Order: sequence, then C-alpha cells, then structure tokens
Amino acid sequence: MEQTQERLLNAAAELFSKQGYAGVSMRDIGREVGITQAAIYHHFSNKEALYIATITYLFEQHTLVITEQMSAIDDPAERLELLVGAMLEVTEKDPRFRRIYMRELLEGDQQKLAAIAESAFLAFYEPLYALMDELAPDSDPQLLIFSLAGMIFHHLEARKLAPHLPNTAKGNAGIPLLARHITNLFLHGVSPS
Amino acid sequence: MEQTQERLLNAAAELFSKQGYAGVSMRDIGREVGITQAAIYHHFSNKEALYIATITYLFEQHTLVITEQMSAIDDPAERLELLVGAMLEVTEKDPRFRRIYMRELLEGDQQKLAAIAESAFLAFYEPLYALMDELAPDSDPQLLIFSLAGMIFHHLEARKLAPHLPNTAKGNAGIPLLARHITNLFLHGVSPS
DNA sequence: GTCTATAACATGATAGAC
DNA sequence: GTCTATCATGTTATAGAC
Repeated sequence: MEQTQERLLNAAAELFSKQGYAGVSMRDIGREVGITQAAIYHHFSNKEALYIATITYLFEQHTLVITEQMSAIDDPAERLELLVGAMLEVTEKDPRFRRIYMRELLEGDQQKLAAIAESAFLAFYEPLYALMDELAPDSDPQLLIFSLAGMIFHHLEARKLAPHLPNTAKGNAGIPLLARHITNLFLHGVSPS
Repeated sequence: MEQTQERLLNAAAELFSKQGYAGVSMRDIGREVGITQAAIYHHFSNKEALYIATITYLFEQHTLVITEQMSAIDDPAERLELLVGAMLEVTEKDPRFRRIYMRELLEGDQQKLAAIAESAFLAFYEPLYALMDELAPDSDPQLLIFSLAGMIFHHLEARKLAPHLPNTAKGNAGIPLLARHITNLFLHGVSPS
C-alpha cells in the first residue's frame, strides 16, 4: 500500500493529540496501522520526525482551507466572522488539531516550537495579522490574535467542564451560538451598543 | 527531613505540569529532591497517587486569594480589572497551576474533572458568575467566563511562541500591558467608542 | 527515611532476511 | 515495504540492609 505513510500520520495524530508525545510508543502507532514498530522507520527516520510531520500534516490540512476562504472577502468584520466560524467548525470536527496545538504550547521546547512555527503556523499567522491590522490599526495585532485564539480553543475544551458547574444552560452551546458570542465580544465587548 | 513530602510535591508539580504524566519518571522527581527513585515510595504508594496529590496540592494553594480581594470591590468594571490583573499575576508567578489546569482539560476523564470542579473550581466560579451577571445581564455568564479565562491562560502560554513569529514587538508584553489589553477588549471590543 | 540491588517489562532504534 | 531478532537503555515497583 502506498498510502501507509498517510495512515501512519492519521494514527499518530489521534494518539499524540490524546496522550502526548511521551505517552505514545512507536509500537502503539504501528499497531493502529497494522504494521510492526520497525516498519515505521522505513517512512520516518525517528519518533521526533514522525511527530513533527504529524503536526505539519494537521496544520496544512486545516489552515489552508480557512485562509483561502478569507482571501475572498474584503470587509474586515465579515472576514473575522468567517474566521471565527470556520475555526470553530474545523477544530470541533477535528479535535486532534486543537489538542496538538495546546499540547505543544504546554510542553514543547523552544527547538520544537521553532520548527512548528516555521513549518506550520506561519502561513496561517500572516493573514490573521493583516486582518487585525485592518480591524484595529492602533492595537498590537499579536495580542489580538492570541486573545482570539485563546477564546476559540478554550471554549471547545472547557465544554467538558460545563456539566460540573452550576447554572449551566441545558444542552451545550452549539457552534453557531459560540461563533456569534466570540465575534460579538471581540468586536464590541461585553456591552454592545 | 520531615518536609521531604512537600519538596516531592513541589518537584512533581514542576515536572508534571511541564512534561505531562508520561513524560516524567520517578527518577526525575527523585533527582530533583536529592533522593533515589526508590525512596519516593516511602511517601507515596505509586506514581499515580503522587500525581493526584500534586494536583490537589496546587489547586488548594491558589484559589482563595483572588476571590477574597474581589469581594472588597463594589464597582463591576473595577472588579473585572482586579480579577484580570490578579489572575495574570498568580498564574504568571506559578505556571504549574495554569498548566495543570490546561492539561487536565486536555486529557482528564470526566471523573477526574468532576472532582477538580467540585474541590477547586466551584468556589472560584461563583463570584465570577455574579460579576458577569452584573457586567452584562443579557449575556450568558458562562460563555463570558470561558472567553475571559481562555484569553488569560492562552496569552501566558502563547508568549513562548512569540519569538518565532514575525513582527513581534521587542521584549515580551509585561503583565500590566496584558491586563490592560484583556480588560479593554473584554469591556469594549476591538474598536472602543 | 534512605540506600543498593534487582525483578520484570517497555522503549527507541538498527541489522538483515525476504 | 514489511518482517523477525536483537541491543542498549529506561521504566515502575519491590526487597531488604542500615
């Protein structure tokens, strides 16, 4: 099979995002795909290379779609709305993507972070930077990006916490409601006019 | 020394929060404290027991301080400002605290999350809920809390990423600047009137 | 309370057959 | 491209001396 490499990437994405780098062995990944641990080394030179390739694979899969859609829209506020909605949808549909991101923030050393930033995050970061510059020319675009990303990622993870908190609305907040909440808060704050 | 147990908890907090459960060996923890791996088993029955004890230890340390300060302030906007500043300060001073929180969001099963929510998060959640209700009576308080927490936690983690991104301002954003950014965005959005 | 020694097993990686 | 076999090392945990 020629697609073994991609099946390895998908198995690795599932396992790494759920259990972390140290929590997954090459044998675990091989088992998932149906080959032995040794055979993986024909496709990737070592565990770290497979890990980096996995992250790159996940980012490329999802960020290209979003930036393409964004580039078709002129109005900044409209572009923001699309960005938030698309990010929520994509990261809801593929939790591996957002978990690998958060996990790397937590435990990635500077060397690995640098590799990830260059190979995966940069292409996504630039159009966001431009958008923030249009929306708020007097603010720091990087701070705004970090704020927005923090809201999007945290909402999706924190939903697991909601059932254990008081006064929680019945039924989880759907993606469209979340998108409206975040977009509105980002544009107008807590007290919209 | 009688305080070996506490020194073990601190070393474990440092390592577990940074590298995750699987990423830390009993030897690593013992080395940090200056005893052998075998000696740890005199204080904790096994690795998992040490991990649970570590999480409990961290949460107990940090929850009360902030809510006490908040209860002294009447004006909601002022109380928000204090909350954001205090949260940033505390979680900056003890990164182990926020990392364990994010890590448990990522990989904690529902049972462990329920325990953490009840034993640690509830007492903190209630005054926040009341504050949101005062700030924006027509919005969902839980959504607002998750948005705010997402910004605070993500900013502090994402600073590791900044050096690898283009157009980064020289020098990391300090806590006071971050506090002003988040408070302002939360109250007025990207384009304050 | 801490040590050394050791058991029993898992891990990343390589060599070489097919 | 995948296998089996193997190596060197690291892992949790226990036993028993001091």
